[in-house]
Amino acid sequence: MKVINNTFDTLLEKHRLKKTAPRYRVLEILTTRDVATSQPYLEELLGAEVDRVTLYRILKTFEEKGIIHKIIDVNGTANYAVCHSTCTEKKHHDEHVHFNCTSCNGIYCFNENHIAKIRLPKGFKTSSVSLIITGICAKCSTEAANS
Amino acid sequence: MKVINNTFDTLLEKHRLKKTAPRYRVLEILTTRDVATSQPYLEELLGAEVDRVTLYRILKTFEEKGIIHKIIDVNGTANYAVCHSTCTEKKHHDEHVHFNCTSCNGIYCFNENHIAKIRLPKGFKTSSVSLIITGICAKCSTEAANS
DNA sequence: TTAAGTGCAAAATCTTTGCAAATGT
DNA sequence: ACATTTGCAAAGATTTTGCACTTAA
Repeated sequence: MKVINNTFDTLLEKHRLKKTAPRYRVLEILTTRDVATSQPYLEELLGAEVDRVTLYRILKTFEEKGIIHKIIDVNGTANYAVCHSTCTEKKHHDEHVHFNCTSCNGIYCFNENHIAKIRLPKGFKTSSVSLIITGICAKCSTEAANS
Repeated sequence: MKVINNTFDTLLEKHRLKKTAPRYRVLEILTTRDVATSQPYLEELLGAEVDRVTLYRILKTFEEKGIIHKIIDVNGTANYAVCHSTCTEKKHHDEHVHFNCTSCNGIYCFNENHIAKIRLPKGFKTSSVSLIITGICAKCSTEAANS
């Protein structure tokens, strides 16, 4: 496979990862969708194209490299979304609000909402914060209203 | 088994649940510990006393009845804590801040911290909010300092 | 007595590991 | 050519289901 100078190539090169078909497919899906994608749904979309084990490994590598980040939803299922540019291998900047729609199961990343600082008891040290709102998204609300 | 008029009996009776040894054991553990307890750790504590399948079923029933609530931690593991009195079968009032210590894996419920209202885009409807802070708890920080 | 709850066995999933073959550089 | 990455098979872990036995009410 040889695709010259597209975004995925740049991304993979930056992290010294080989440009393989399975990795392109995963990036394609994750960048196309505007919401985070659950691992089960990724499997479904990839079908026989990519082995399930390979998907596990790709997601793991991508997360370690800071290319994508993982959001565990209220059911304990892993969801993945591409990180914005400030993520590195050392630290993920995913401390924005996530919205988990219980109707379509989509996870929205609300980058504009920052999480208010929480005062903790003495001795507690924060390393990261995760805020997930569960509810019905705008798309599903209007669909329900028009039916 | 016959224990008269203790807290557990009242609780189980209230929800029309039979008073069985396994249920007592689970309640005992969850009420004794001041942090939420992960399902794997519950299994460990119960050992051969309670079958693993029975534990699954007890936790499910208790959650449905509003006796305990489930907190999914950053690893996707289920943790359980007894609800405070305002929880019902219909609605869990667990919208306080949870703190997940990465050293001891304990989950603390900070009931005093309420979560600031988040402004969502038009059309998004909130049903519940979950805020989990990951870090090192006070106990583990001091232990680390003294070693 | 009898409906609810438990324990065991077994199925169904989900996740990880090992290794040989394939592929990108 | 060589280190990575993939796919398959198989092991391990987690979660669910079915059913006969037990127990609380």
